[in-house]
Amino acid sequence: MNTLRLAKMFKALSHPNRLELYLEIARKYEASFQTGCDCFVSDIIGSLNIGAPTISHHLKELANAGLIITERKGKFLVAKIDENSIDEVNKILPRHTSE
Amino acid sequence: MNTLRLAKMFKALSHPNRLELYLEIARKYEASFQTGCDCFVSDIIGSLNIGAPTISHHLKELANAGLIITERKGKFLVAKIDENSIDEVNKILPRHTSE
DNA sequence: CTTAAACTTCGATAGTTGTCGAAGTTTAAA
DNA sequence: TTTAAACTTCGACAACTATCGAAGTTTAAG
Repeated sequence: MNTLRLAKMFKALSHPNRLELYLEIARKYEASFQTGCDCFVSDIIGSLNIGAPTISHHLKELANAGLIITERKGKFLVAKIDENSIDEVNKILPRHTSE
Repeated sequence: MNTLRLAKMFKALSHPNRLELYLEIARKYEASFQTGCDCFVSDIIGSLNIGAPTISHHLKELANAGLIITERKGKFLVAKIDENSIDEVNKILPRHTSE
């Protein structure tokens, strides 16, 4: 695992608004395994205090960092967590000594 | 756990050089449980391609984000991982669905 | 007391970025 | 085919930051 790539992932999560956006996508994504409902970006946009252009910008950064995958469904945009990214972060971060 | 605080931690790890510095501290810190040797900053400075003022700056950012703890030992500076930070990151990041 | 090693602080600079409003695009509904 | 919703792209700007050289500080050694 590349340090540059990991830094890129962290950078994508380093801004409060973008992290909030990511965590919201993560919550909705995990819930979708129970509910079967996709995570529509239009549902998130209201809960964050930033405009649509900025959301669009942040989504691109998250996708570019390999953290999420976006997909158009008709008029809407669906966001999912990229499962690979979870492994990658867990592999490189230090673990507790008392395990 | 606060989103702002987590974003701060990610921000501290979002720069390649600073991440490298952190991972080097993490490696030396974990090894110290076997070897008993502290992680001296002066040993790290050679392996990174940046000057002393920048290292000093980065160390302060890592400490300020709660990721490391620094302590002076005579002429030298010792860096340790702040164990609390590991829990905090693991608690909030999404986990694999196949677990 | 002098020298030097190991940082730290300061000031400056070049590069990056989060945000917005305005305008554009794509898709669905009326 | 008109309208509107859901984004996206563009251009701009203020704020932030990684880095450096130079100068300062603290501590140990000679």
